[in-house]
Amino acid sequence: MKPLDITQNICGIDDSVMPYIGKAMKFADMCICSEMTEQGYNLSRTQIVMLKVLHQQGALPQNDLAFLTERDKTSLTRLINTMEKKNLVARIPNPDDKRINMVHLTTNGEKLFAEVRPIMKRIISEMQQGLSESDISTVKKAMEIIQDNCIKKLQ
Amino acid sequence: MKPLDITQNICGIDDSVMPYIGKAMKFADMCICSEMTEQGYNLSRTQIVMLKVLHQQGALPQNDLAFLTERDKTSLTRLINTMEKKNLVARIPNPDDKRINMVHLTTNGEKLFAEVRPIMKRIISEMQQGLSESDISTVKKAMEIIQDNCIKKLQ
DNA sequence: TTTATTTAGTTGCATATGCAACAATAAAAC
DNA sequence: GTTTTATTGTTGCATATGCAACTAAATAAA
Repeated sequence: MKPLDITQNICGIDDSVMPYIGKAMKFADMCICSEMTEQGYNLSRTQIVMLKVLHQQGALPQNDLAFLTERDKTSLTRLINTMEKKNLVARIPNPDDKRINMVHLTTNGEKLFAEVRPIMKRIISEMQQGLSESDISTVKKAMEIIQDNCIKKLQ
Repeated sequence: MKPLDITQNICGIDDSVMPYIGKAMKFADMCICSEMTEQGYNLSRTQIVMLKVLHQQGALPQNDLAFLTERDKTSLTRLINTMEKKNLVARIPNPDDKRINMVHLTTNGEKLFAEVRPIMKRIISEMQQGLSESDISTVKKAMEIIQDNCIKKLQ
C-alpha cells in the first residue's frame, strides 16, 4: 500500500490559510481542554469565554451575550442552562422588560474565573511560544481582514 | 441599560491570537457554506476536504483518512456514511486485510469535486483579499508554531 | 384601544463530534 | 498451533450546534 503524503495541505483547497488556522484552532482547543481537566476543572473554552465576558461586562441579557460571542441564541440558551446547573451563572429576570433575562456571574462563577484565569494565561503563552510581537500582530490583522471579507460576502 | 463594549477581545483571555483565529474560522465556514448552498451544492467544508484528499491521494483506508484530516475515527465513520449515501464515495473492502475498508471517490464524487474546486478557489481568494504574500506566509508559519507547541504539550 | 409587528427566549428536530465499549480480523508471543 | 495482543471499524451514549417554529412580552400601527 502506498505511503501517505502527510506533507500536503489537507484541510482546504490549494493555497489558503484556512487549513492552517483550522488545525491550529483544533489543537489549541484540545490543549486547553486537556490542561483544564488535568487541573481539575471541568470547563470548555466556550464556558471560560462566557465567564470572562460576564466578568468584564457585568450582567447581560442573553441576546447581548449571543451577539458578543457570535453564537446562535439557541446555542447560548443551552450553554447558559449548563452553566446554571453548574452554579456558574444565574438568570435574573429584568423587571423593566419581562422578556429579558439578565445573566449574572454567581459568586462561585467569579471565584472559578479568578482561579482559571492565570492558568489560561499560562497555556496561551505556552501555545504562542516562538511567535514574535510582530507575528502576533500580523496574525491578528490578517484574521480581521478575513473576517471583514466574509462579513461583506455574507451580506 | 449600559451599552455593550464590542471592541473588547471576546473569544479568549487577554492577549492571544486565539479569539481572532476562532472568529475568522467561524466566518469563513459560514461563508463557504452559504456560497455552496447558493450555487446549489449541499456540501460542508469537511466534505469538500474529504473529496480533495481522496482526489489527490486516491483510495485510502478510513484510518488513514482520519489521521490525515485530524479527525476522530468514529466521526470519520459517520462522515463516510453520509457521503456514501450521497454517492460521493464508496467503501471497498481490502481483500488482503479484511479489517480495512478502502474509501474510493465515486465517478459522481470526482465530477462534483471538479465542479466545486474552482468555486472554492474563488471563495478563498475573495476571503483573503487584502492579505499580502508575506502576511499569508507569516500566518501559516505562526499557525504551525502554535500547532507544534500544542502537540508538544499534549504528549 | 385594539390589532399587528417586533423582540427575547425556549423547544423540537436534524446534524456533528468525541469517548468508551465492542466485534472482527491480523499479528505477535508462547 | 494456540493464546495473547494490537488494529480497524462500528455502535451507544453524551454533548454541542443551528434552523425553524413557537410563546410571551413590548412596541408600533390602525
